[in-house]
Amino acid sequence: MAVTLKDVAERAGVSRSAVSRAFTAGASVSPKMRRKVEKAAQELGYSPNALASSLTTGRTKLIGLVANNFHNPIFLEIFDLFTRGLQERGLRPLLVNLSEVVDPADSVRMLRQYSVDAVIVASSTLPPGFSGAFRDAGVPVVNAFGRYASDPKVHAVGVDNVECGRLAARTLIDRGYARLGFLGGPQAATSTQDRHAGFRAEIAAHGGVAASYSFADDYSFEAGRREMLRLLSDPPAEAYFCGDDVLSIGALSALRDRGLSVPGDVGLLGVNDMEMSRWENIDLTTIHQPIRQIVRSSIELVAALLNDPQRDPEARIFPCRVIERGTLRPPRTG
Amino acid sequence: MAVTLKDVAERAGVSRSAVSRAFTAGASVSPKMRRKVEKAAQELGYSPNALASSLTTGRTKLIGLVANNFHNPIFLEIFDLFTRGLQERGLRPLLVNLSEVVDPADSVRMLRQYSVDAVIVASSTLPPGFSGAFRDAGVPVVNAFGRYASDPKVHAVGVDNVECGRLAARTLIDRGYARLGFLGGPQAATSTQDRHAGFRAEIAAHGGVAASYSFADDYSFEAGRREMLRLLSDPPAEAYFCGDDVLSIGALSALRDRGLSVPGDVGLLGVNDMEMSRWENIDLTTIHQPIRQIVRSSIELVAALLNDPQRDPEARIFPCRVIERGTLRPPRTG
DNA sequence: CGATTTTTTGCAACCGGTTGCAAAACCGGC
DNA sequence: GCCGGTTTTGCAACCGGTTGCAAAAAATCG
Repeated sequence: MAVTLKDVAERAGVSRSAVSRAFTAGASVSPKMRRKVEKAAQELGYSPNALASSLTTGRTKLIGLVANNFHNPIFLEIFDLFTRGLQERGLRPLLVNLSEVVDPADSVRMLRQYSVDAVIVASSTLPPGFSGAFRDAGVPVVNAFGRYASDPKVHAVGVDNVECGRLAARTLIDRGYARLGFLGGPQAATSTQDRHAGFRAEIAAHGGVAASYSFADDYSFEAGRREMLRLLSDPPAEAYFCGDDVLSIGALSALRDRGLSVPGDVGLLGVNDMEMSRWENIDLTTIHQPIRQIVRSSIELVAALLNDPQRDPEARIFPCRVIERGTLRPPRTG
Repeated sequence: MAVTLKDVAERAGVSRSAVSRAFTAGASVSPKMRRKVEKAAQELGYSPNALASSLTTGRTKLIGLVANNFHNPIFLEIFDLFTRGLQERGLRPLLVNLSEVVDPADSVRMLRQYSVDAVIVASSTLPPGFSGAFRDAGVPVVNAFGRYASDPKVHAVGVDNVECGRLAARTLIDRGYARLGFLGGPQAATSTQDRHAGFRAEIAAHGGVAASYSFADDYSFEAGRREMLRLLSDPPAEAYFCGDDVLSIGALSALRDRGLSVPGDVGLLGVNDMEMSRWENIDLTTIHQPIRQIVRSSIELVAALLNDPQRDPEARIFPCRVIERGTLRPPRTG
């Protein structure tokens, strides 16, 4: 069925190596030969078998894309950016969903069996050791959106979540809130832990500001709503920093249900700046992560690793910034 | 670096074929030999190269997953279901994002180069010829969420969108609305076209009901909002059937901004039953597509095609149903 | 025009596995 | 212990490409 190199060679009356070279950029082939081969290939509808060639070249151009968060809409955008970016460079994303898998060894084995050239772990919740497992197996790996300095042996691209937590606290304090709430995502997530640490540290650095801490079960509307309703059984804080925009929106719905006005009675600050936060009926003040840059940079780094797998691990950290919208009172001027 | 069959064979003091067979289920190997090989493999950390074996077996277990909608959150759920379902069967999704690519030939060539065993085209908007291109290239293909009878030569799994349009019209009529609006998705999408046709047909079958038709530029909050605002410059219809939940939510925001109550002044009916529609501040009445079943069935069909690529094309159609929530007045009893 | 250098081509081995076939090992029975 | 039948094993060819090397062809030059 499938047309092979040999078929083309026979048809063109040349050797198999000639055909191979005609399809390899920069190989030593005369223009005449190339034309002859291309003609035969055209006629037979030949296209080279990338997998067979990978056997000798040791390159598959397959990139493992490992993720575990298929519920947060922000990841759809992330997938979009990753798949397009990889495609543009002729790389193919092999998607691994580890929503329920726990053992990194399984994914490592699987991706090694398929000889991926590199792996991108795109997750803000996976434990740090996960990316390390790939590195230990000799697979180049870039950890995107993860904890950046947890393991200096793994390339990391993302934001500094400790700094993000600080920024959140500073933002609330700047606006004159004195009793703050931290409504984090799942406690097991590294992003939650880091933001928590940063938030705490910043509060400690300021006098006269108090904070209470709680955590939602996962990054979802229901979890945010549930947690906020629970919090409302006591007098609420003046403003909450939520682990994520989806949580914020859940919290917002709870507050409105209870007849509290936002930002009049309670302020809300999210993270991610997802599309939805811009919607008129939500209009969420939130911390933007430069997703496009993070993805672009991750891809560039992966591409660089293909040429130089031994490259020293680096952390590429991008700054977060606050997007002003309507769920916090304005900053104090001056 | 990488441990190969040969290394294991030498270590275990057996032939390469013996090692190969030890790793092949159902091959002719004595238990003693298998133990010996497994021990050596274990010690060396060997795992077989799936790509090399695909050369002789002709099977890669790679499945092309082709999609073009990376903006509709419903697709994140679809990706989640597909990737997990495929993984459970030992199949690997090779993701292709054709958000901007137009020519099917490109994707066909690319996926053939990687010798995918089959392709799943998951899209409700791609032109019917797209899946056909894979079939013509001899690649087994399942068209999920697409138009089902457009090309009887391609396997299709999804809903009957014409019937879905009818159901929408019937639902609105049953609730006593007489001046209906159809606020469709992009006109180029097959799903829009089919629902439009069904909606029209059902209206025609009922006396005393009028309808107006318009289309949003894409499936997005902004497009829905914009289109609804435009519609509101004239007196609106009594109830709108929107192409999608996201469009509905955009429309809802426009209606509320204009001080119109839903469902008091205007009714809204969406499609997809996405998670967001359940949120308390949205509470959208919508038409549910059985996504889980569609994905499960698509995967089963793909698996069946692997064993029998010549299998006759079939269409697997699942029924839609209305999810009662708060954006339509209740059905007339009796 | 012939000698020398450079480019192009084909041969053959190899990448990491699988598999048909025949030889070797094992089995039970006499 | 030998025989016939069944398993198990190894050999060698093959899957569809790539590539080092040497021979052939083309280009350069005096």
